[in-house]
Amino acid sequence: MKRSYFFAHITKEPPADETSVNAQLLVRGAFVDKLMAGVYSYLPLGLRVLRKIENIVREEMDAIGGQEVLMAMLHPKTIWEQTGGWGSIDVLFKIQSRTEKEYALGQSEEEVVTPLVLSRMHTYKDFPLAVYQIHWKFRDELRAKSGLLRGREFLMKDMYSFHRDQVDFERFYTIAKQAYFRVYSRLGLTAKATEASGGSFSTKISYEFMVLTDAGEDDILYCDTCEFCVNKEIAKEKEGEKCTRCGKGALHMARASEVGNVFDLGQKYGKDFNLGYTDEKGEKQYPIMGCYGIGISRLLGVVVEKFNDARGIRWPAAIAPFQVNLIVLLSKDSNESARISVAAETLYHSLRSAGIDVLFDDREHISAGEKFAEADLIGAPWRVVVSAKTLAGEFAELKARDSENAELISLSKILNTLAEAIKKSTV
RNA sequence: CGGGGUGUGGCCUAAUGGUAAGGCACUUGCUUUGGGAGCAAGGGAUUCCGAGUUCGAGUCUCGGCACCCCGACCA
Repeated sequence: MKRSYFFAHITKEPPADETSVNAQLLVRGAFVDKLMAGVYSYLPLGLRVLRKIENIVREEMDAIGGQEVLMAMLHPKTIWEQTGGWGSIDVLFKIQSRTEKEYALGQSEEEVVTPLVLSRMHTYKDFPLAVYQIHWKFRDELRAKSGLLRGREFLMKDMYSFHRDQVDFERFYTIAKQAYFRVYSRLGLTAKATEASGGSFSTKISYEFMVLTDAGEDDILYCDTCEFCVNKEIAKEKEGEKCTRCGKGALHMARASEVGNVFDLGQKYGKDFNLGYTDEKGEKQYPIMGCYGIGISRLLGVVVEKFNDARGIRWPAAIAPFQVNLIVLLSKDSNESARISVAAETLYHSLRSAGIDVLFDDREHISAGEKFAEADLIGAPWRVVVSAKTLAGEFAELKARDSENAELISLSKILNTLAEAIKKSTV
């Protein structure tokens, strides 16, 4: 993508009405635009990142047998009455049409997926099954906050699994948990599976996937030796105590952001809709259901909270909007400028042909300083400069966003060097 | 929903109750090209909305709305 054409207006000043790091950087860098509190539009830069996160989640869900669907966001009141959610879930967005008919906006979609799946699943032979979608969710939060971390409209992956019994649910939960850890790891994040309450609809325990960050809004207690981790709101243990699970480690308190969760739904939804299946004995049974969420847009915010410095964002290569920011610096001499321009264009096209996402800052009359500052803000993992200085030795300059040092690489080798660096960092 | 704070060109800010100012951005011309360039000229505002006090309100009062923060809440 050529910067001269690209729809991105980067500003020098952070917006006065955003205080969270993720919102300041994402708005300044023209990744998102705030429409109102907790509701953001995605500009080309932000959408690129969102799609990359989405695709990583999609790959991992597909890998464990999840089947992607896309369900309605606008729901009839009736299905929410059937499960009791209409009267009990206060974050449910309710809307009324001009004919005074009432609807709800999806905030989680058990009410849609249960009839959708179970009306087609009549025999035990059809189980197990897992379907998922990546779609917008709406929650009537009393207080939206922290940029993308708590919105009223947000992108979420929600998967629903259907099992004949508890044992099979536990089996799938273990697999899903591993997939979740792979997702977070590919995003450069470390998550902890945290025991938490099941929420209002379930008395069972749930698992929240927490990434440690001060920008989060949960307090968790975790063991420094084993995997034990529990949300403070249900914790019976206290900070500094010995871990009761492994008996060796000590418990620490930390701030964290919930970037995923898993709920054991039991038989509630099958029973609410009176939809079940026939077992081997010819008897009607209700399936055990599981629900697995990952907040895609929240993850985008969390990644920015984790990876930034005074100059801007430092995207992990796997989800960077562009892997390479190619900058051309022209000179006062027009013949020389033409030569520099051709060299930069040539490099741009060869990077693109190699399948590398590259933002080419081809703008004339923009100072080197401004181009560098913008590159640092946007946060592509690699910056390549082509200028009179580098061309004197048939070089291009390569600098990693994380590094203070740049190195000169010959033009004939820069493509391979970059391709290898990208490959290494996006495994 | 309780408490606190803030609303001024596109963005960031300034302005004892007395002609709404500056920087960034934008337009034009010239100059400039390795860390947010320089000079000159120019365009751009019902100071969030409504009422009140006053000779006069960006400024004071009341009501509303919006946004941010703390808390509560959070399938």
